[in-house]
Amino acid sequence: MKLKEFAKQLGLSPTTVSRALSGYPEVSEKTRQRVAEEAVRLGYRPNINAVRLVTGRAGAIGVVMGRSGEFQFSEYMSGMAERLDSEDIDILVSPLAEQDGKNENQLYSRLATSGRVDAVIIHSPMPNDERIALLHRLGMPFLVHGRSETQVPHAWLDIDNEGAIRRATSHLIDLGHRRIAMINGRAGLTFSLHRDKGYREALAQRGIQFDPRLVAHGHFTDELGFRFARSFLEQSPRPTAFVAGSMMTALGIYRAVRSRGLVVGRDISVIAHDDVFPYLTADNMVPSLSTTRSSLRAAGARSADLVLQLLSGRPATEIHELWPVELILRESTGPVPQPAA
Amino acid sequence: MKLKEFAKQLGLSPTTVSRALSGYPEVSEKTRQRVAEEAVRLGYRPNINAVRLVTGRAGAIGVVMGRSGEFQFSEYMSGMAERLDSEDIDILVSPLAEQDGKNENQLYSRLATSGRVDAVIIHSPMPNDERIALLHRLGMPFLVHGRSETQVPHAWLDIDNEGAIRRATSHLIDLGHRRIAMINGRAGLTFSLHRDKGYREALAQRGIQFDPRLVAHGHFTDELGFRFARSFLEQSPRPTAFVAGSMMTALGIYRAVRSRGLVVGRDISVIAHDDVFPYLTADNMVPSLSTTRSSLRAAGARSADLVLQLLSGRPATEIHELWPVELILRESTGPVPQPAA
DNA sequence: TGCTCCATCCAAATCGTTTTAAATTTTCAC
DNA sequence: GTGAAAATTTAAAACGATTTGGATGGAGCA
Repeated sequence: MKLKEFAKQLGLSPTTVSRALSGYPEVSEKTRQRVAEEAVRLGYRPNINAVRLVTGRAGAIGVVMGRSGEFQFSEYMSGMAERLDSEDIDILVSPLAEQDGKNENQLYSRLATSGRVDAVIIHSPMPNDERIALLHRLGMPFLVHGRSETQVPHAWLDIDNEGAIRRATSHLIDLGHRRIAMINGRAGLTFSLHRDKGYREALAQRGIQFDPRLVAHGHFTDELGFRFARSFLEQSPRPTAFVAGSMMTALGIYRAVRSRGLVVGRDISVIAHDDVFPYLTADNMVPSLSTTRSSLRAAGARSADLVLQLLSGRPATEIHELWPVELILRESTGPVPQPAA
Repeated sequence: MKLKEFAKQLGLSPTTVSRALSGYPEVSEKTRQRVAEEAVRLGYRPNINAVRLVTGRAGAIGVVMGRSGEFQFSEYMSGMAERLDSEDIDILVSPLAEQDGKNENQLYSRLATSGRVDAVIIHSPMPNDERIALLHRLGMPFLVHGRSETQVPHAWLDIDNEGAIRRATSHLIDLGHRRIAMINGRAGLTFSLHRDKGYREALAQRGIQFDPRLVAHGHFTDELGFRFARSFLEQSPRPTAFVAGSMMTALGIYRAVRSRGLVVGRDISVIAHDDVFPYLTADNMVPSLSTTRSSLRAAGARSADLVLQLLSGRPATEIHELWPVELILRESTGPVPQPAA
């Protein structure tokens, strides 16, 4: 069913019908109503590609999906979908086929110049991220999920990683812990740096010497969590508490602690960051896990919203949003154990 | 830069240029070469939306992304991307915003009738899957990743879940195990049923009584693996071996086994299915994990390929592909321990 | 040279919308 | 009842490609 045919059935011109459906003010409310109803009844829907051609809009937002598996895209994208549901906008994903950094730039480049998307979302940025410079240069609107320190102006949405980890660490210090290990995300990423900073600040505030042997960086996996925790626990004196970058990492830490015959929450305290997944909840862990919490899903929804604002003309330099992070105490944190008398 | 302008610069007509770029035979090789080179040099790229309008093709494949997190979309999609890289085809994801089943049908419906995609891929099908009937009715080409028992003709790519689990279970029986627990995927999904079948067949072949108390169904998470394993291990006599549906589940099982003071590979044998993720490898687990292995990434690549075949006219009824699954023995499987003398 | 036949190349129609600029109808004060 | 202003509606021109049906020019042959 084409517009022309549909309009004829209604006894109107294509123009009026098009306007009615797009909600323009030039068409009377009565007509608008009628057109809307008939469209549903007769099943008329504008050909999306014709619309795209004539308006010059792609009607899609691009997301490049890394392979590391550390970032839970499904959760974030569900959030985006929630917001985009009412709009007529798609999510286009470009999975990174290879790890190669140059390929990645090429991928962004192609995405930006292909006309397939109206905007792009960048994840896991670095302080000086090439992608930001690239997209800016190409004039493609984009939102950074996270932050960067580049001079290039960019819209961003980030959570307060620094504050979250500072508070978590401070809390552990309050509980009497002095040797606090930190298993952070991949080195070089902005959020890892922010977390490092929060950690060090908390230590510094209380006059505790920073010990680089207590900090590790890497992917957010159970496996790495286990390995790092395992090796930290072999130190003497060993750490009495862990700050972890993710729920996966925490699982690995739990495993490592148990494998040493120790008990989480009594011998070893653990706080991890929780992105809130439906299938892995801090409350259900044994013992339940103290967390710094911020919903990735909510971030996805808000990201979509901000991108829409960006597309409707709000300047990127105005779009900066920093979300506070909750600290939720559960069973995995407790006072530092007294050394065997 | 538009086609018209580009053609003028070359001193050719738009027709010839278009044909040259699309590789039609009516244009001489020399001209084709020249056009291709100049296109790169001058940066001419056909407007994708104009192409879409005039050809009627959307140039995209739709994937509906569930929220369960059990299915590793990034890995599968990377595979797809690998194959689609050379084609000019996008991947459109529609994350499921809610869990509601009716909403899901609506989502597929909208996707199919919106003209945004040329084909759809269905994941985690059930034996009698509504989505298959729906897409068939709507005349939207689709590939099922997995299988269904519906009469509706459909193209599919699946791995031999039944055979894989049958072999895994048989192997455990060969090692002397008699009480073998099975932690399977969500109840009702075809692949879970196939795995159940393989498990029961293996038992039946050796005259071992099937015990429903040794089988559990659920999402592929560490957490559920832990819980199920934990409760199985409380039985008396307890199982001496586990067959698990995923690597995550296996992690949970390892945890549960350790928490009972038992040792994987000696007291308890474990075999799990491995979809081959870059960040969680069976070899790196401690002890290394015996697996039934099939690369999800490869499945993604092949899926894309099959969809392209479907789109170029190959009948869906011809596209049925069943992949064998490797059984790889590592340290987590061993002979059944002798009962304490 | 004249003719046919290929290999190339081209003009114009088409895809299904949105939108500009203009025409028509309605409303309302006098 | 008239005329101007306001409210509706419309015809036709984009948008930027692909593709149909012809046109053109040169090679091959007598």
